[in-house]
Amino acid sequence: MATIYDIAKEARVGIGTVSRVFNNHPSVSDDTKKRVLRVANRLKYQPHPYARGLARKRTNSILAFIPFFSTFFFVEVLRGVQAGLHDLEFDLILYGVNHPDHVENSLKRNALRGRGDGLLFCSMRIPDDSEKEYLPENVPVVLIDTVHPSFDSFYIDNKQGAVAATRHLISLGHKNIGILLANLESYPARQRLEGFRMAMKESGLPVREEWVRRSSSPYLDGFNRETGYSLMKEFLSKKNQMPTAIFVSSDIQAAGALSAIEEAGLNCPGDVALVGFDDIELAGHMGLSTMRQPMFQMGSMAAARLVERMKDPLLKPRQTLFVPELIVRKSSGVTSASSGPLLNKDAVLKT
Amino acid sequence: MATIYDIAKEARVGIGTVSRVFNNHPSVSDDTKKRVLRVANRLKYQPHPYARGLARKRTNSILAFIPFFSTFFFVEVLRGVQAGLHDLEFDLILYGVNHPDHVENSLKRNALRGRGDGLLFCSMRIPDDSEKEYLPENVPVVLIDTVHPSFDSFYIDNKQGAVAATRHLISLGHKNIGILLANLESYPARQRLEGFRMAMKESGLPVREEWVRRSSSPYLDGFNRETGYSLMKEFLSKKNQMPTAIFVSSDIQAAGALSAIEEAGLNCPGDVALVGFDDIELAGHMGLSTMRQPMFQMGSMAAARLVERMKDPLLKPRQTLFVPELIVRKSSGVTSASSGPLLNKDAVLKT
DNA sequence: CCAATCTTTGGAAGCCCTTCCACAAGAATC
DNA sequence: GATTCTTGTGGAAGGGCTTCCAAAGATTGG
Repeated sequence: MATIYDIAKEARVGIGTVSRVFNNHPSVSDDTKKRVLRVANRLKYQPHPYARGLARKRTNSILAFIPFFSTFFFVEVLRGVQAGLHDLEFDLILYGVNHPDHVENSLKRNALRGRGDGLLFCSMRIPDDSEKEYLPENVPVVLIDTVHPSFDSFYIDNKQGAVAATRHLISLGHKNIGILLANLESYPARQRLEGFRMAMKESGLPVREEWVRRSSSPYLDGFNRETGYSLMKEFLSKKNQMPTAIFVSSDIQAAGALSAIEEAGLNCPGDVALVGFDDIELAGHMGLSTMRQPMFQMGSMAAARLVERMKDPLLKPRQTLFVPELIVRKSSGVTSASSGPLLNKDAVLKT
Repeated sequence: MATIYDIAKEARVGIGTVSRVFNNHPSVSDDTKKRVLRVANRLKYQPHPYARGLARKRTNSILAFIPFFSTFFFVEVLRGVQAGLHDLEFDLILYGVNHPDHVENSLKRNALRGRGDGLLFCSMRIPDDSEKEYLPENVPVVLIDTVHPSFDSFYIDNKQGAVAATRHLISLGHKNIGILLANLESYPARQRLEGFRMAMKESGLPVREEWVRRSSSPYLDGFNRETGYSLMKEFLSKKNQMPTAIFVSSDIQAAGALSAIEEAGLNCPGDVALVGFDDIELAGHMGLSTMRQPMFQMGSMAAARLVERMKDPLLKPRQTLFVPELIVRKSSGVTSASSGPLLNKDAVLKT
C-alpha cells in the first residue's frame, strides 16, 4: 500500500504538497496537482482514514445505535439516515443494541473516545442522569423516536396519534370501543392509552376497563404478533360482551388480532373494526387502517440535523414532534377505501 | 480527553505499561495492573480507536455493502451478520449501495485503504474482472446471496428452489402451470425460470410460453408488488386460457398477484393456486405457500466465516449453497395447511 | 556468591496523516 | 534597483497508540 511518502517521492514534491492536493487546498499549482494526481492514481493511493482521523481529530463517521431485533420501522429509519447523510462521505457505523436499555453498555465500550463525530440514538430511553456519565463530551447527539430535553429529538406524538385513531372509530359511529395494548412498561404504549382515553372522554364515551387489554410479554415490549393474537382471543371469548371496534396499539399486533378474528369465524370490519398504528408494509396488504409514522423522514431529518450540529455545536437542542397521519383502509369499516398508497408520503409536521 | 500519557504519568508507570494493561499483555504485575486500571477508570480513559488502528494496522471493523432500498430480506441478513459478529467487538460499518451495480463506486471511494479488516457484500454482482482492480489487497471478502469463485460465498440454490416449488404444484395435480417472473436481467430470476422448466420437463408437462410472463420493470429488478399485480392481470385477461397454478418468483410479487386475483372476483387457491419465493414476513399473513430462504442464517454464517478468514487468510474460499425449504400454506391449495411457523427455522444446508 | 535466567518495566521508533511555520522565487510597487 | 507582496512549496511537529529493544530487579541453581 502506497503512503503519502511514496507519492511525494515519486512525484518529486514534499509530503505537504501531496496532502494539500488530497484536501483541495487552494495553494497548489495546477501543474503540481496534476502530477501528484497522476502518480497517486498509478499507485492507487488513498489517504489512510485512520491516520487522517488522528491528525484531523475527526473521524468522519457517525454512530447509530439501533435496537436490532426489529424490522420495518428501523430499516425505514436507517434508509432515512443514509439518505440524510447522502454524499457527505460520512461512514455510518451501526451498533445493534439488543435491548433499548443496554445503551449504556454499548456506549461505555464504544463511543467514549473519538470513535464518531456524531451520535444517533434510535428508540432508546436516555436515562436522565447518566447522560453526562457516558456520553462523550463535545460530540453532538440526535435522538430518533425518543425525547430528551438536552438533545435534538425527532419523535412521534403517540398521544395525538391515538386520539386521531380513536376519533376515527368514533366518527364511524362506534360507541363500544376497546383498546388492545402492548406492554405498559413501554412509553409509547402508555401514551397511546392516554390518547385513547382522551378521545373517548371528549366524546363522552365510557371506557370499559375490561376492554382495555394489555400484554405483559417482554418480547419487543409486547409489540409483537402473538400478543395481538392472544389478547384478541380474550376479547373474543366473551362474545356477547364485545366492543364493536378496537384500537390496536401496533400494526403487527393487529396482524395477530386479525388471525384470531378469522379463526373465530368472524369478520373485520363487519363484526369488529380495527385501527392499528405504524403503517408497516404489512398494513397495506391487510387492508388495515392505521396511523402512519414518518419513519424515513425522521431518519433523514435526524441525520441532516446531526450534520448541521456538527458544523455548529452551539445550536440549541430542538424537539421535533411528528403527528402521525391517519390512513384509512378496509379494517375500520369505511366502505370504498383504497388500499392506501404504496409509497410513504410525508407526514404532518408540527414544530 | 485523557491520553495514554496522562494515565502513565498519573499512575507513575511508562506508557508501554499502560498499553500492555489495555491489551491484556501477560507480563504486567497484578499490582501495576490494578493501579493503572484505577487511574484509567477515574480519568475515564479509553484507548483511541484510530490511534490503535494506525499502530496495529488493523481497524477492528468490518464493512458491509448492502442494497439499501429494501426490506425484510436485508434486515434479516443484517440481523444475522450482527449475531455472527456478536461480542467480537467489531464495528459494523454499513454502506448502503443504491444499486447493486454501484459497488465499484463505493469501493473506490471507501474500501481501498485500511478502512476495514473484512468486507461483506450482499446481493451484488461482483464483476469477474474488476475483482482485483478495486478490492483492497489482503482484505478478506465474503459474499452473501451471490457467488464468485474467488470468494467465500453463501447463496441460495434458486434453481432447485424453483424446481421444488413447481414440483409441489405438480404434485397437487396441476397440469396447467404458469410462471410469473421478475426482470430477466436478474440472475436469480433466470435461475428460477430454469428450475421451473426443469421441473415441468421432468414431469413431461409442456411449458406454454404465453404462461411465462416476465416483467421489464427496472425497480428492484421487477421484484416488486406492482409487477406481480400487472402480470397477474395479464394472466387474468384471458380467462378461459388461464393456468390453474402459477409459480410466482417472489413473495412480494405474489402479494400483488393476490390483489389482482381478488379484484377480479376470483379466489386463490380455488381458481388459481400460487407458490411464491422468499418467505418474507408477509407470506405467513397472506397464507402464501413459498420457498423459504435462510436469510438470518446466511448473514450469521457469513459473518462467522469472515471472522475465521480474518484469523487465517490462507483459507481456501468455499461456496456454501443453501437449498430453500418449501413452506406449504393455503395458497397452493393444500387443505389443512397451517399458516406456518412464526419464527424462522433453519433451512437445509447443502455442502 | 556469582552467573544465568526470568519477570517486569520504560520509552524510542514507527504507523500515516494534517497543519503550521519558514522560506524561495517571482511579481508588483515605489 | 530595492522593497514589499504573493504564490507555492518543503518538512518538522504532533496526533495517540503498539511494539520492540534494552535494562533493571528478582529468582534460581550450582
